[in-house]
Amino acid sequence: MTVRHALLALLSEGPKYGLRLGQEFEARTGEIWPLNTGQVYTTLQRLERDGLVESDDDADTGPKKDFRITAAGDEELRRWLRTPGDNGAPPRDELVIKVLVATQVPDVHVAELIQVHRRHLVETMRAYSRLKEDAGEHDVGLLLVVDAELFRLDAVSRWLDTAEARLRRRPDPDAVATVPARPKLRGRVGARR
Amino acid sequence: MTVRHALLALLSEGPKYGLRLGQEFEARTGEIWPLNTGQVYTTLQRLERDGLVESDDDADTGPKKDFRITAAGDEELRRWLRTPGDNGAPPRDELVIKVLVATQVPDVHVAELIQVHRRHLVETMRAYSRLKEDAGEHDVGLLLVVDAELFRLDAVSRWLDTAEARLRRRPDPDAVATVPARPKLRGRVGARR
DNA sequence: CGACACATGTAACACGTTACATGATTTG
DNA sequence: CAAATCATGTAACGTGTTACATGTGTCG
Repeated sequence: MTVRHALLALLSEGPKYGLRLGQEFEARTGEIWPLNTGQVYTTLQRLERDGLVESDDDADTGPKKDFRITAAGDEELRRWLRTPGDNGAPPRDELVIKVLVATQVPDVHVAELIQVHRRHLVETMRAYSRLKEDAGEHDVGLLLVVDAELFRLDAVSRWLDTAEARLRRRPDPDAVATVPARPKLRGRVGARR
Repeated sequence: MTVRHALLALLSEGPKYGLRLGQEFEARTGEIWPLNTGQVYTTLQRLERDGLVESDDDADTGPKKDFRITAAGDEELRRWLRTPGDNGAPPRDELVIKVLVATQVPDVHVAELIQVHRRHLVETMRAYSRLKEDAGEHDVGLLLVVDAELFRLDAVSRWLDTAEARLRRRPDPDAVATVPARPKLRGRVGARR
């Protein structure tokens, strides 16, 4: 629901039309998170359907059709801003999955695999660092987004280290032949409903 | 494409049926990343359509319909394992977006917002730490997934610090409307085209 | 038998991406 | 005017979620 609410936020500054919203979104994130135009329109449709946004229906079709945020939309926006994301159902991380399942795939050496991915992480981080230097201090959006990426990649990199250590100590984790009876963690971590 | 390839990986150990795949996936991730059963079947259908997986079509419908990985599937699996994720188009981070857009929303104080989210992060990390202690050393999958979450949340937390610092030094370039008597740094947001 | 779990699906939706189609406005 | 660009959409697809429908086996 990130794009949805981001559009609401941009509209809270004043009425704007579709393309403009896309451009401002990308400008705000330093052009690092592109947003395809098509999604802007479909999202605006859903927002209008849900009453969080409105437009002048009388002037049916025209270029630069402005959308306004409604009272309900403003309320929803502020609720979203102060509500922490649901960290109890974290998104599946692709690299973590890769390492986890790789331990069971025949003829795959996890150590080499980790090497490859770590190398790529380092390269990517260098690229972002260069980007940051070139940008300078003036573009706050870009600085913040690049920082976020750098922190994230650093975390992944350090995770790879601990994963390697753990797997070295226990190369063959419990081969789950028959599904073990382990109590399901029914109480999600930090669920905030 | 994470689930898709994870299923391939599980099938590379030998033929299995739908429900079993779901259970093993969850067991492998320490029950922290749930996988709804429906998706297993639809994903298997697409895998079969793409020739990465096959089943006994003659025995049409029966309980425990086994799927096998094909040669093409095995190739695809190994390609996926050694290919780093595309870090050039990183996923949009919800919290980063929140902070970025919040700087422009009227009557929203970013500092307070950051406070709230940091508090929630700390709580979540404590919950995961407790979970880790309770689990002990035996469940490698759970340990690895929880570690990944802890590293990730720590990175987010540290990003919040730097974001706060940056925004303190350069408060809202545009939203100066309500604040009287501050020079407008009309540097315009982003615009790197 | 009837209840219950196991097992396989389908329907409807949200969100995201890519690609394409169509008007409207500007400008050379 | 013609071409480029601005602006609004739609189509098709992949992935993920929730909820429901249906069949099949086992066990008291």
